[in-house]
Amino acid sequence: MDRPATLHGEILTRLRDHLVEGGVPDGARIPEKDLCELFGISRTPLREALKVLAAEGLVELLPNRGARMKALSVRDISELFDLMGGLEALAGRLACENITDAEVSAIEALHTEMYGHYLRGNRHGYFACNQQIHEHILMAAQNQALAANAHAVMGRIRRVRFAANLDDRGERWSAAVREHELILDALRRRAGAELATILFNHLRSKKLAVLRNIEAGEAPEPRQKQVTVT
Amino acid sequence: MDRPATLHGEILTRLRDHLVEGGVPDGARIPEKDLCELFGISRTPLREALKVLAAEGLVELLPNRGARMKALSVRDISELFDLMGGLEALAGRLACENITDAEVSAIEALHTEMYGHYLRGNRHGYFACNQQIHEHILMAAQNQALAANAHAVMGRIRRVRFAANLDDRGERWSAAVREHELILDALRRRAGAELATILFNHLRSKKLAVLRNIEAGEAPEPRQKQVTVT
DNA sequence: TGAACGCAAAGTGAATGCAAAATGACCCTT
DNA sequence: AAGGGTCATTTTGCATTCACTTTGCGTTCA
Repeated sequence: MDRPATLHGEILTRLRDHLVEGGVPDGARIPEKDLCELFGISRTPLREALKVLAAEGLVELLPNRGARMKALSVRDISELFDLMGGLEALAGRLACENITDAEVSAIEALHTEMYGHYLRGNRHGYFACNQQIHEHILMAAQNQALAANAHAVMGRIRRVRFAANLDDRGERWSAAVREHELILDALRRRAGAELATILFNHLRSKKLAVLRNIEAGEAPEPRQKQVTVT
Repeated sequence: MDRPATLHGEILTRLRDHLVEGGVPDGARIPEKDLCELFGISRTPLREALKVLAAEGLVELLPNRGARMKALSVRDISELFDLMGGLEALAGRLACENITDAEVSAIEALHTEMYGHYLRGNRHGYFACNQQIHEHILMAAQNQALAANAHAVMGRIRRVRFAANLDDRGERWSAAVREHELILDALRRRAGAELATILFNHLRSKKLAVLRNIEAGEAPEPRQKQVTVT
């Protein structure tokens, strides 16, 4: 939330954003020297930030061979989506214990707005509303440890998810809208256990859609294009 | 799993163990100089390890004021137990999809052994079997990302859990045995959603027991005893 | 001609040095 | 005597430096 006044703390945030936003292609080497020049700092705070990002699973740190952008295998993606499903399931379960009627109404409003975007085919608006709904549920769970964990996992799959959603076709869209209606229904009834299962299956559906897109569209070898110049 | 041949990697593991095993009391300052002498290294790799441990939530890193052992508030403990419950629930859900009959049998055997320890009043053996059962379910889930996450959360609450279990009375013990029977039953039937709820509630029970012990036994101010000499 | 050896350059891992901030003690003022 | 302020010491943050590993290329020998 509040970034410390230390250099390595600021670098950690900036570097994480830089990597998540797609500044480096999958599996590419990340020379310390380049990043030092990019941020205008010495290697010490940069290396500290890299260690943390490696612990978060965003980069891979091979001994004496430096940092590489963690290339997610199909297996990794599958695991991360299931993990995210478990965390969202937990968020839903806890939300049912704590959420107020006003917060449920806020989510209902978001759902309505999202449905409008769906009808108008506004992909960006739909995606933003979708994310906000899940964020609201996460907040309603009133659990900082869970929120931090969920955000960390989300960061690891964001680039994959973003790429997959762009290729997504309509049939998955309509299914997602139906699933969201189930979510809202369970939330209104404060049916925690039920909502947990719905949310897990919701992420399971997303996972399957993403995996289909990957196996269909992307070649087995990691493609090298879209190398943004730093 | 495999520790790298690097110094900071080894220090990270050793320092984490040192902290988790209770080498430092809650809220105490952790001067870098002392740790350097303890491990016989310079400050650079030590600081890198500290950054990672701060990201894991084990220590607190205040700018220009060094590292402190993270003192868990009652709220923190509550949140972490719920988070652990969500992760175990996910593990159970996934385990039901993947587990073999042989693995179920192995867990049944552990449960039987644990029941024996319960009857004989062998606290240590009971605790070990209990942990092994949950570890088996976690393995059966076949999800490395989940396992790593669960172990990280477990590390954060281990000291609290250990201290609380020592003060635990019999009535909670017998309840735990009954809950384990429910877990096994759901696992045999591969009832994933049901098992998830059971496991979440199982951790919820543990949480409540721990919180009762804390509010009953421990004074509002953090007690300073049990300072192990390094 | 191809493969193996060796050397040089680059990059990483860890230690040291230096500046700034914080802690604590002592002194001064009231 | 109590409170506040100043200075010295300690500790942290970051840069720099040194040492070792890896790697790419050229040479040599089969």
